[in-house]
Amino acid sequence: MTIAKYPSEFNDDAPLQDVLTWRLHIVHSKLNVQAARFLEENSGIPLAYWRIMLAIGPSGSTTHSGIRRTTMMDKGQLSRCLKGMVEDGLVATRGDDTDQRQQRLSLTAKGRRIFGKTLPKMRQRQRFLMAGLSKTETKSIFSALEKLELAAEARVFSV
Amino acid sequence: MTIAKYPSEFNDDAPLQDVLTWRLHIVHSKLNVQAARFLEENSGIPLAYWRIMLAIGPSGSTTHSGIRRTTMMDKGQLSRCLKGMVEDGLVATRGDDTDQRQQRLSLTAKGRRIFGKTLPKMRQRQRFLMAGLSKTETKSIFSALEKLELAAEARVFSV
DNA sequence: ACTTTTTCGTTGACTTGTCAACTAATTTGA
DNA sequence: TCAAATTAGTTGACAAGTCAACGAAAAAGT
Repeated sequence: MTIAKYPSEFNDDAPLQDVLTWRLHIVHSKLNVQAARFLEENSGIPLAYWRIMLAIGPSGSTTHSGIRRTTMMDKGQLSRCLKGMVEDGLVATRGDDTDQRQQRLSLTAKGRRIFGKTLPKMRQRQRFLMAGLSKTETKSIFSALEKLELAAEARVFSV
Repeated sequence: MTIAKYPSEFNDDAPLQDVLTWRLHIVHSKLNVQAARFLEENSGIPLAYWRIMLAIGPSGSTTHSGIRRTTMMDKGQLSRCLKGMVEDGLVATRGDDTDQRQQRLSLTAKGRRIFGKTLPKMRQRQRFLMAGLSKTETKSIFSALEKLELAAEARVFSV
């Protein structure tokens, strides 16, 4: 193996360790597993439910597509998730007065109870995750993510 | 809605925008879409193939579980992926001399050709993604990700 | 008014990811 | 030496994510 073919950024020992997108992939996946397990154990709900609950809010009333704007979930996935949440008695629907295509969605009493119980725990988790980070790191990671998100929408990679 | 119930970190306008794990989720998903599309268009291979190719390396020879250590992929998924890659003529297998359970895996000529063609492009993409980041941001995001990865393995969130 | 276009949400088909059971080979350790 | 435990990889079953087609309602254009 020549260095010309396969230089240091992708060396044999840790071919992927230094690639930012790869690191992101790994960390994201671990965080997801952690969140999903924690939610399942503590509140008995899947991660997707929690995201939707956050998007609706305890006293809010949104539409299907309102949730989609904030969560960026897939249409179909959201549709099926919400069906499940209605069946589980977490979300209530009522027709919109002015637009008969869409439904107003809100949390039921049960939904709010679970939300209220879960929110502080998830906040604690966020604090826990952030606790190890310095001020600079915190600031940097948010601004870096913002720039990466923008760059992720490019189709051509001209520097 | 009272502020006590639902404070600013999760406000109505952007309930999720400021939650680090959420930002990570979104950015990661966009980066993945970008990478997958780019690979498909340029090299005709799925993202999973590319990751495996990186893990094997152009002149390397690894085992199934060697790849698993570096990519952290699921056993089954990797098994099926490799089957596909062998069928597509990208990967060659030969039995290990000392351990008959495992196979030595390496890229075929075709696999190396695609790898060689793809690597510089993917490097260019990495440079493109990183180009917007300052020195500090780059340093910070890596160290922050490292800390997050560690924290993601905790089961209890005591700060 | 009425056709065309857009938006809303549902559904089906398909891909990818995840988990667990299983066979076979190897190592451990009585 | 031989049973038990570990490791390698395959496979099946299922959950989650993605994509595209569709019908119904509303908005826009004529």
